[in-house]
Amino acid sequence: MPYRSTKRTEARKAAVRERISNAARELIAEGGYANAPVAAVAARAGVAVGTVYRHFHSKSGLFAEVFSAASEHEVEAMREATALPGAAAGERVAAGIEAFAHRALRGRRLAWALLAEPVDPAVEAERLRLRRSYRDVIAAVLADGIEAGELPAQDADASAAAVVGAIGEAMVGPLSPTANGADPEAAIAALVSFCTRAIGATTIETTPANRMETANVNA
Amino acid sequence: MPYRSTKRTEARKAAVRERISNAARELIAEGGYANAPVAAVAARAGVAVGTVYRHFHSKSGLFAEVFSAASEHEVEAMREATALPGAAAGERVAAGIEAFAHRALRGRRLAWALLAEPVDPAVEAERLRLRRSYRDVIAAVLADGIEAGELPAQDADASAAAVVGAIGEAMVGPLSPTANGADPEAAIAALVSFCTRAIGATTIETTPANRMETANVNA
DNA sequence: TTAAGAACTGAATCGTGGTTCACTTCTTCC
DNA sequence: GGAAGAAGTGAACCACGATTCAGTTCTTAA
Repeated sequence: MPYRSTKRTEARKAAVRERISNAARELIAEGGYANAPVAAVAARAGVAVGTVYRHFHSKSGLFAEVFSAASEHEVEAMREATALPGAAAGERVAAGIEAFAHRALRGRRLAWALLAEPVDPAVEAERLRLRRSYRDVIAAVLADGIEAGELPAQDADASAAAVVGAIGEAMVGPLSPTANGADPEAAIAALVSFCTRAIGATTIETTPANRMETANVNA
Repeated sequence: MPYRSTKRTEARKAAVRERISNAARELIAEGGYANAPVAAVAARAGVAVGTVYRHFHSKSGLFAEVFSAASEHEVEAMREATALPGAAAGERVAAGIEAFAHRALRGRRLAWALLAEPVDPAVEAERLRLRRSYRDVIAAVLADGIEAGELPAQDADASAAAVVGAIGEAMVGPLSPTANGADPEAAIAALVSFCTRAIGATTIETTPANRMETANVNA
């Protein structure tokens, strides 16, 4: 048995795999799924088409993985943004929305691909998990607020889903501000006050100061 | 010049055209755009593939027309639902949301196809118009309410967009109640109170009575 | 009845893009 | 150096679905 894979080759293999998934993510972020046929992904990664299939079972397998990784990253960003010890639920939700909104505006095409652009069933399943994750992060905060008496009684899951929808439409969808050339910051402010009222938090005006603060979470 | 189209043939032609677009709408409502290849549309309409192309310039032309007609119908339903002379803005928005929600739940697949499922650019343009129309209907009511002093000052367009997004996510998206087996009526109630708070209306509890009333608008 | 002009038909064509596979090029270890 | 096995290559293959078009059938008006 003259050949045995070694650390060096393992690393090289992993590197190629990552080049491929990075290429896929970049292409998707630039022009959506339609912009990322296997041939283009391979070209961007600097490998042959066949090589893609040596590292991934199929195109949808590759996409599902890319999607999943990107999703996790996004949700983690929101989770961190809402982790404000001692803050009121309203503030925490506002922080989460701002984090989401800033990220979505920065990577508008990717956000759309993640949240809405339809693909094949395998990826669709990942998308469901992403949206659920977003909802759960927000719902958890709402539950805290309700228990603490800061927020009125309400179906936390339903409210959280509506918040996710509102953000998505206002930031990523065709009605979003940058699509119309409007000022993104103003749109975010409007969205935050909308959602703040919606969850029944005593209206807190987000200051430019704390908005910048949460904006920095975008890593 | 032995042949000249007559009323009879014109009518027959129009009938065929309508059979085709109806077939397309039905197939889309059953299984989305992927369920409606030209061959299937032709089969359902009882004509040959070529005939479809005699009546429509292309597949996307056909789809755009079908989409546009369905959209108009939906928006009109919402417009009628919100036309409650003398009612407060909050009630009117609530009525609009209930109309939207009931229609979306009844024709979930079609609603998804209209609001979110991605297709080609020609259809995408129609979708933008649909969402804008929804937003504009709601924004108009909000503007009335703001002017009348019933609602706090806010960016009516931004709020309306967020409302559209919230409805979409809560009713059509993957987080929607029927997707999870929950009680649709409860979800609608949660959504209505969420949006009512969001626009800053003094909370009005929608009664089962007026909910039934607006439900009947679904024509 | 018949010529002229639709309308209709559906098999053939074509483009696109995912997937395969026979072959070449490395790596490793004796 | 050389054998065994991996990894890489890309042209060829294949499925799918939109579009075309030469031939057929139907309508009309003389």
